[in-house]
Amino acid sequence: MYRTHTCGELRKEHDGEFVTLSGWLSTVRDHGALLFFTLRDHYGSTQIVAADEGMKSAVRAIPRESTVMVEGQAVLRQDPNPNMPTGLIEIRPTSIKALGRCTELLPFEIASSEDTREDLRLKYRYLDLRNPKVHKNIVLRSKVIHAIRNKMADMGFMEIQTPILTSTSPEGARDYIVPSRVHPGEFYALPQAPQQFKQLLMLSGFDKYFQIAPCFRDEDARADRTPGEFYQLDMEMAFAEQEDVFTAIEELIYYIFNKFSDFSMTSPPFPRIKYKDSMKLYGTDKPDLRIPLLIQDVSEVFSSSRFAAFAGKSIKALKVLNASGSPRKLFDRLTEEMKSEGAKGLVWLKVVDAQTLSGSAAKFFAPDEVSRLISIMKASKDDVIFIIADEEAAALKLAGILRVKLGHLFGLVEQNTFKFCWIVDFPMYELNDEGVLEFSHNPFSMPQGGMEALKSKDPLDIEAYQYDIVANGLELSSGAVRNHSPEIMLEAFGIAGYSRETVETRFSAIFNAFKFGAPPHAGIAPGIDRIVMLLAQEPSIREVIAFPMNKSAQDLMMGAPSEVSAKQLDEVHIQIKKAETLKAD
RNA sequence: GGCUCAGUAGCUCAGUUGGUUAGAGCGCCGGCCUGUCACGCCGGAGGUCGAGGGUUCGAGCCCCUUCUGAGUCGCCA
Repeated sequence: MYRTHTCGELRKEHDGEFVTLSGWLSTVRDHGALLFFTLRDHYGSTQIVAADEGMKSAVRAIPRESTVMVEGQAVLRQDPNPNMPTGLIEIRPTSIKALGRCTELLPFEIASSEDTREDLRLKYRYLDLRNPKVHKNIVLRSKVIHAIRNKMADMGFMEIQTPILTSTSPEGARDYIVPSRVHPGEFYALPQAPQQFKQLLMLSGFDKYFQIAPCFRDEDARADRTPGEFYQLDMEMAFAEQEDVFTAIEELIYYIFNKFSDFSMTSPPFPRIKYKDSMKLYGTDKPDLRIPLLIQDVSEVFSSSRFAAFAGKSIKALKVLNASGSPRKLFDRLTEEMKSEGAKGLVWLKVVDAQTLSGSAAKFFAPDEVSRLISIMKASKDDVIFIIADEEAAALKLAGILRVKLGHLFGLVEQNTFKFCWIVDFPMYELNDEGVLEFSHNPFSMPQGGMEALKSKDPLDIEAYQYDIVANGLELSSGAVRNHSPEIMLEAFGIAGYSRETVETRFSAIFNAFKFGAPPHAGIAPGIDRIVMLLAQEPSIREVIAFPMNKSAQDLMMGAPSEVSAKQLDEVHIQIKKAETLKAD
C-alpha cells in the first residue's frame, strides 16, 4: 500500500512506470512554477518534480522531515544528477499525502547533524540517525556482525547465549549490580564478559564457542570506550593452544576487514611481538605500526654526562629524518605538550654533521657524546633526534607518546592501511603502587611453564599465555590460554595472595568444575564496536552505536539513569541516602 | 577525582584594547522565480552572551565561584 519501490531503487529502466514511494520529505527546491523535492528513506533518495498547482501546494503545506507518500510516474530526467544512484529518474506526482507530520522545529539540520553538539545529537538520536552519513555506520555495523556470525559458523563455531543476570566476576572492573527482590540484600551482577561461562562450555564438551556478547563494565568513558556496555566477539576453543586461536582470529579478521574496507592490511600471520619488546621499541603494549619510528635506548652514551637532566636517568631517543627545517615554534610546542604528559622536558637536536648537533641542549654535551649519539642513532645531516630522560618505565611511556606525536606531526603515519599485530607473553604478575604482587591481567590465564614455573621462578619473571591483538594502535582484544588445572590455579592465586578458601568460594563454579576433567582451552574476545569503528574510520566509538550513552554514562534520549518509585525501591529492599548525606560522603 | 579545551539566536560560529542598538551563514516566517539538486533573490521574526558574584563610569570580553559538554590521566584482567 505504501510503496511499490524504495527511494533508492529507481533506475533508467523504470522510465514510464507508475510507482508509489514513501519516505521523509528532505530538501525542497521551490522555483514557483516548478517545485523539486527529495524523498529519502533507508535505501536512498529520489527526486520528485511538481508542476501542477495542486501538487505544489500540497508539498508547500507539508513541513520538511514529515513522512510522505507519493504516487506518480517515473520519467527520465531532463538534467540527470550523476551524484545520485537514482539520478537518471524523477517522479511526476499524481498524489502527495503526508503520513506523519513533523510539527516541531528541528533541533538541528539532518544533513549536517554530525557537526552539531554531541549532547544534542544524542538527545535527538532518532533524528541524528536519519542523516545518511550517520545511518550508514549503523548499517555497516549490522552487516559486519552478520558477516562475523556467518564466518564463525563456517569455521565451525557455535553461538551460545550466556546469562545477563549473573554473579560478580573477577574481571577487575567495577560491576553493574542489580538488586534481588526475592533475596533481600543480595545482588546480581551484569557480566563484564562471559568469561567463566564460556570456559564452562568448554568443560561441557562444546568444542568451538562464540557469541556476539554484551559486556557491562562500570568504568569511565573514552573516545574509544563507551561507558557501561559494549559488545565483544567472545570466542573459545577446546583442546587448543595459543597458535590455534591466532590462526582462527587471523582468518576471521582478514576476511572481515577485506570484505568491508578498501584499505590494505597485514596478511596473516600477523607479527608476534613480545610484550617486553613492544614496551622497549614502542613504549606501549598497543603499538601503532603505521608509524615507522622506533625508540632507541641511548643511556650508555650519556652515562657520565655533565648534563644534570640526564644524570642517572634512562634515556630514550627517537629520530625523525630530514626534520631540521621545521620551525622552532613546532619544537617548543612539542616540548610543552610532552611536559603536559608528564615529561620533565624534551631535548631535540638537529644533526649538522657527524660531529655536530644544534638545538635545545646541544651545548651541554661533550664532543664524544655527540658523535656517539649520532652514530648509534645512524643519523645524518638534517635529521632531528628527540630525547626523553626519566626513570625507565616513565621514559618508555613518554617516548611512546612522543613517537605517536612525531608520527602525526611529521606526516609519517602510513595512510589507508590496517597494521595488525599480536602482543604476546604478557607478564603473569606485576607490583602495584604499594609494592604488592598482583595479577597483571587475567588471573585465569595459564602461566608459561605451568606449576614448575610457579614454584621455582621469581613471580615477576613468569610470563603468561596471554595475548592482545592490536590494530593501528587500538587494542582490539585480549585473550589467553586458560588455566584448566585446579592445582595450578590454586598455586597461581596463592602467589597473588588469595587463600584456597577465597578461590573456592569466589570462583566456586569454575574451580569445582575443573575437578571434573577440563580440556585445555584458549580464547579471545575482540571488541565489535572497535572493529566497526576502524572500518568506518570514525574517531569516536559512539558513531558506530545506534543509541550510545554520553561520557557521564547517561542516555539523554531516554533519560537514564533515573529515579525509581518508592514502591520499586521497597520491593528490592533498598533505601536511598538523602542528597545531603551523599554530598557529605 | 585531576588536567586541557569549549559554552554568544533553533544549529554552526565571528565578536578587535573593556565603549553607542551583540553580528554572519544555515534553519524558521512572508514574497518572487520553469530544471533545481546545500537552488537563487528580496524582506522579517528570533538573544537571560551557561549561571551567580566581583572589578569598573561602563563587561560577551577582566577576576572569583559554579554548572554543562568533549578530550585525556586515574580507572578499564
